[in-house]
Amino acid sequence: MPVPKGSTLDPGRTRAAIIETATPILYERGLDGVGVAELCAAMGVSKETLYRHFGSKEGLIEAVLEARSERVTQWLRAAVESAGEEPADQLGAVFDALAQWHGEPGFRGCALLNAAAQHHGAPELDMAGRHLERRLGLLAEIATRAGAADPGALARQWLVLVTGCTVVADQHPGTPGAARLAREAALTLLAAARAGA
Amino acid sequence: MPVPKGSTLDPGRTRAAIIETATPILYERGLDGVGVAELCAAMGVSKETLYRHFGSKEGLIEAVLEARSERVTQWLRAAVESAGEEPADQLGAVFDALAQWHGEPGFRGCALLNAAAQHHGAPELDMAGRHLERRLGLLAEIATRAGAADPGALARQWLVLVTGCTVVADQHPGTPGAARLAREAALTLLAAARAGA
DNA sequence: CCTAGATCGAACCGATCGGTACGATACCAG
DNA sequence: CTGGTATCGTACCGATCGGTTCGATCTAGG
Repeated sequence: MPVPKGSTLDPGRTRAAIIETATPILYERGLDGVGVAELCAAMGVSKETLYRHFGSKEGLIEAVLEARSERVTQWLRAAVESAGEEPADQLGAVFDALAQWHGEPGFRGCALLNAAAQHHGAPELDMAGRHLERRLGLLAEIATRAGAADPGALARQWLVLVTGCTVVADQHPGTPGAARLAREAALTLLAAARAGA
Repeated sequence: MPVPKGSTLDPGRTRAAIIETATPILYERGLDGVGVAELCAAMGVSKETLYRHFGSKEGLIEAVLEARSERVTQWLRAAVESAGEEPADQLGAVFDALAQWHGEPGFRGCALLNAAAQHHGAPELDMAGRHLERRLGLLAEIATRAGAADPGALARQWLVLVTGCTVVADQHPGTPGAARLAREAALTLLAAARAGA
């Protein structure tokens, strides 16, 4: 059986399946750590199919990162929304979600930030920037709801904590509870901003 | 003149010169972004010489990263020591130094953390871990001198801020003053820790 | 039934990769 | 003067890279 997959049946279906399969491989091995041939073999797809869908390895990478950013952003937002109305609870929920993520077996840091560190060119850097911008938007909403005097500045401080604890959780074994520590720090900053306002 | 360089005169001299020249290239282009041949050409050294000194590209990378970690650690420590006795001033000096670094033209994030994001294997990951451990030691000294109830936890929160603001400064153009914001956050945490103690 | 398109596996491309080998040259220690 | 060593430039190695092409195979739509 030379062609076991459904062929013409999936216009965007194949594309989504490729992205889904390629995502963990590129994440675990690094963008330059795995070749196109191996990628194709792993997802049971020929090179020709891959190149018609994505044009190049870079195209695949961009699609993978875009999907990843979208997915994790929605996931974080869901965590916030299920934390009630109190801004402090919502903020805590962000770092609780991060802590859970950091504890997962295959955790290797943020895929977007790692990608930008690997290919420090325009596409990956822009994508990481947009990713952080989305994160900042979520945090700014919380800061605004909390009535901070300068919600933008507070949200950016939280962004630094979110980013930093993810990197530390990945690269510094000596700090096991990075997200938990960052959570306390974020709440302290929130309390200080409220007291100052 | 086929051999213009001093030959037997430099046992560790050549090694140091190679490291010094290779450092900015590997930093700017990424570990996988430049080949051994190009590296050798850039520093006017033959491949044979490079491989006798470092054994492999990985060996060169490790030597470069080790030297870099040592250098930046000493630089940060010097900044702290020239900031007087007051812990708050020393803490501020750390982030002032970071802000200056982030503003330099070729800034591309922390070389150690970038390397660990690229080659997520044992050597680079361990090196990044030791690098963060050195940073943590410096911060813990300050936290201890400040009389914090839990100096280790406070220092780790500062470590998250230091790491986070460096990544954000590199990858998020929407947060220009990341180090300055992190500095304010760190001082707020210090004040809160003192008030709580 | 038949055409158009999607897919497959595999062969193939030039380029580059990390790493080695070689002969020649220059220096230093004895 | 001589022998050991460090370096040079270059050629070379096998492997892998990203990317293209091709004929065979299958399926959906007309």
